[in-house]
Amino acid sequence: MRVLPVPLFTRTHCMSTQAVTPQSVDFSAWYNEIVYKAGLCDLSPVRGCLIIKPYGYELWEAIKGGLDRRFKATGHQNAYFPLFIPESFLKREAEHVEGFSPELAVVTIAGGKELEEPLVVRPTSETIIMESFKNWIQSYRDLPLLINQWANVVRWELRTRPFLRTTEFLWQEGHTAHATFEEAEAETMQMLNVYADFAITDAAIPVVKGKKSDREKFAGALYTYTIEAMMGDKRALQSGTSHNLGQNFAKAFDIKFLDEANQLQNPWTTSWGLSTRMIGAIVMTHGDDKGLRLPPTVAPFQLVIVPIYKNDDEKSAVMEAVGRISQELLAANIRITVDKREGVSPGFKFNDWEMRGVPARLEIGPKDVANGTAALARRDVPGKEGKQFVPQEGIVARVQDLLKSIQANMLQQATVFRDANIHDVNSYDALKQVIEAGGWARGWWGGTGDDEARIKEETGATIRCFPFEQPGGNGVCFYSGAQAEQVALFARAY
RNA sequence: CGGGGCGUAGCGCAGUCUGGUAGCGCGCUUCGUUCGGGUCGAAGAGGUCAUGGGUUCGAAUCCCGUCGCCCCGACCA
Repeated sequence: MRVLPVPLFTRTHCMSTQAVTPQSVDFSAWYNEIVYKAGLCDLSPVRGCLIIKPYGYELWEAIKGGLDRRFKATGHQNAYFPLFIPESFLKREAEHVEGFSPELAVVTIAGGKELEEPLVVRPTSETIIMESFKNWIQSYRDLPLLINQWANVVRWELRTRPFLRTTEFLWQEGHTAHATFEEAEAETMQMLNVYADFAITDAAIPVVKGKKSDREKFAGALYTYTIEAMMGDKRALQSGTSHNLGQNFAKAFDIKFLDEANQLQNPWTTSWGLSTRMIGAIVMTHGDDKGLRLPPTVAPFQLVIVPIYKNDDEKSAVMEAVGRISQELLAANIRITVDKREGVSPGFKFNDWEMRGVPARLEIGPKDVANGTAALARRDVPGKEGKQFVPQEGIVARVQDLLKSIQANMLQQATVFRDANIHDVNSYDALKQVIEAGGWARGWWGGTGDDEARIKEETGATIRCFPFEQPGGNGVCFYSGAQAEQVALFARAY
């Protein structure tokens, strides 16, 4: 039988695991320490940029995989467009250029010469993709056009944080064109649902789906839908957005098609994006004072095997069992690694892998070899409670069940936490109290954009979204007293 | 760009006030020991003290300038 190779973890994955600042003391410090200690990233020599280390990148690959599969299943194809965009393209859509110009990086010199037209390093690719769409679309038969690209983008942010906001980041951006408003709207909604399904099912993050206020929508969009997640400090994180761009870009780029009635029309376009910020969302939703906690579905390693022995005789017996069991697990497509480091005690390894957030751990020692057992521990249940001795017989099914149970439990824990921290408010004072305590405030909203700005000024909270899940009926705006048709979710956000 | 802090070994820091040619902890290397929740010991390797200038017999230390980074605010996936 072919022997399956055990995936290695390299020294680049490892760091000393000293105590981390507890979340309760300083959540921000906790986050900053944990992303480095867990081996996700390094600071880069370039201000505001991030080096994503192998462990962090494997997490990103898992995110990519989960999304890409869903994009393909909904009929999208991947393509790639240039990093550089002629400056004039950005300027064609008025709202768009206004939204992005403060944060553009622009190349003015190349090949030792001043360029005739400066090239913008893409902050997003609507404009250069629309230029292609113009050539690709002539007939209603060319529609819908469903494209996605995986790319890096650059936004010159003043204040950056690992994964949450960096000058360069990785993401996917979907761009589609449709014959009617209704089709574009259905697409916008479909992709938001794809994001939500990924977040909930794969990342175990119970996001709230909703619509952005005009103030918060994408520059150039008719409107923007969002998935909002609650982090461990109860702040909100916009984790993915889907935009209905109407005919704004189609008109700006003069994209036209002949419909079935031989009438010339502008198509309706959408765009939707999800970035490496999702890594930050996973860290801040699930992490605890011992380190990362990764949902099994996206974890680079779902289980780590720690062999335990104190002399060569024990070692050979233990390693024989480890080899046999790891082959069984690998054959079942469970992502594992074996921690064979010498000179490091098992206790150290336990803490080390807990810092990295590996969902499950299998300890195999001399007693297990004698008894045909192993110790199986789960990351989501701390201490002894999460550890049990199990028979080696039937280990694959047991691990599969355990991983399922961990995935479900993590979503459950995050959902309970979120629901306990969303509060209904019917006065501005009540909102202030809720926001001050760190929670999310939900209330009837009939205010203006200026009202929104004032609330942000006074409380730090913004409208995260108008949730799709509405109580129904009408109410009275908690702020302006006006008649309100929907409730809004307010929170401080990253 | 405003307010604060910091640049000394891979990381975290002391030394700076009171100038005398660099030290501690962790990590790293080797050996031994230990190994079921962060073992212990011994011996090593590793630094143009951010940078440019000045003062001085002598500068990590004093003076002047420059650069960079981090934290807090305004902008944002």
